[in-house]
Amino acid sequence: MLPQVATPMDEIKKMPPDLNLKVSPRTVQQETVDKLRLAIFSGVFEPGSRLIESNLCTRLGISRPSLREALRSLAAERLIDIVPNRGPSIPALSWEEVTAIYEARELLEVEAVGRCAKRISDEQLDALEKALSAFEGAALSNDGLARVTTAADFYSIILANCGNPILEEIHRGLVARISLFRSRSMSLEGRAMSSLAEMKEIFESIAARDEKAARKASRKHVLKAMAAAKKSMTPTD
Amino acid sequence: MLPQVATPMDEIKKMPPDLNLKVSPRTVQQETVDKLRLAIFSGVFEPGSRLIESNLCTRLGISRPSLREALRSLAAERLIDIVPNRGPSIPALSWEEVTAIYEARELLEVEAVGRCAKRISDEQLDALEKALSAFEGAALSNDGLARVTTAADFYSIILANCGNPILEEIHRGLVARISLFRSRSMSLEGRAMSSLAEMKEIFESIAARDEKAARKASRKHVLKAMAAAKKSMTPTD
DNA sequence: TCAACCCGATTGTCAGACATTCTTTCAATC
DNA sequence: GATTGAAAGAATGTCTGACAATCGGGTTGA
Repeated sequence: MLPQVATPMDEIKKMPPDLNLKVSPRTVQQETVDKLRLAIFSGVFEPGSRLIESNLCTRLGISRPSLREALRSLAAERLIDIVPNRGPSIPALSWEEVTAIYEARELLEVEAVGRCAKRISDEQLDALEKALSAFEGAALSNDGLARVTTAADFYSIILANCGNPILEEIHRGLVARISLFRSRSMSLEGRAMSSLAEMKEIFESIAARDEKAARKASRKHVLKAMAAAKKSMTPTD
Repeated sequence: MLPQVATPMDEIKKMPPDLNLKVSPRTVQQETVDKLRLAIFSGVFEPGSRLIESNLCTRLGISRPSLREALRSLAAERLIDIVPNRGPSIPALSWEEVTAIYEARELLEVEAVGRCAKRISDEQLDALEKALSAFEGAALSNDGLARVTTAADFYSIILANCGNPILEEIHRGLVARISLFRSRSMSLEGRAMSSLAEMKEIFESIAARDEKAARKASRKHVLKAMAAAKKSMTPTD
């Protein structure tokens, strides 16, 4: 019997039956958007600085059309500004704008936490507790990046369980725009620990299914985060 | 004496001294985004239908790179879907998604109306009253498009006076995504008139600077709009 | 009937080019 | 000396053309 050549169908059949369908192919422009987004989060680019297309093309190893498509996406997300004939740049947010974003975040996050308290499953509650522990570990260490990412995981679980994907989507967009302020303020003396206390309060309220307390704790948390961001923004008073 | 050729500087100096600075040049991609956005609002494209790049290029008279940049912008705004290797298409929103958008809209709009009631100036209040009259005229006529646009003007004034440009920005994005449902439901028998009554209530509360009443009226309005949208979505019950 | 194959249509990506516009430099004028 | 104007260089806006990869549907074959 001749060795059978594997057909495409055979390949598929050999795969484990689940989780192999929705592997959406990743395009260059998607990768680029993700890379640039991450770079912006990490503070690679100075706020207010201009991004030169030709530079980015060579640094990323892609062509200008692909880069420009990625830049349009980021501009629509408000992660970069694009001025006609001047090109893309990193937004230098004023304190008024940051305040407005924090206020909108408060509105959404309080609502999400309240809803989450009413409807989260026990499994997800466990996951939330684990995320809280992870943040505790990061808060005790001095890893600024870990603090931000573990805190993001915590919120992410809450937002994913608020029952409204739109709230989640908008919240993610808002938080992304102030990521630099968040990471800066998270490095402030004592901010991580008080943040941890606030998040524990939120978690306890959710675990107790106490919607009202959860909302109150959430509001307090966002307001304190805003205050910390303001302090980190104007160190010279 | 030879006729003097006008230099660029002369041209600028001839202009009236104010309001001529921030004329941002409009690029092809911006125009394209606006045109496509308007086309989507107007229901030119069937929900779920695919957009063929080459078609759009010839119809709009632009090149493929410019079109693709515009499409990326619209995709980031969630006004179109782009699936890798399948290209862009008009989202066919499920009722769950529409509900989620209306709920988020409720959250933002109620907040904006409440803030607006506290801080709007008398001039802007006049403008709001005029916008209300314009909607009344549209409601009495049978012009569906006029109804939607005049109603949009009314909200726009409120959101512009809520003191938080981020709320305005997010609200605009949300309303854009359900524009089709809004125009459909606005054509429903009697919906325009009851919408008018609700908007009058909102206006009266704002004019009276009664924040609580304004929030209540706003919430009622959004909920009724959602109910009307649902009715227009499932005509066969 | 069903799977494999093939083909046209469409998208993803790139290279190169050119006009337009901005920025900077530098010289000239008042 | 300071301001204005022009000129050079850099960067963006836009187009054309091309080609590989992929998808969808129809045809063929067992």
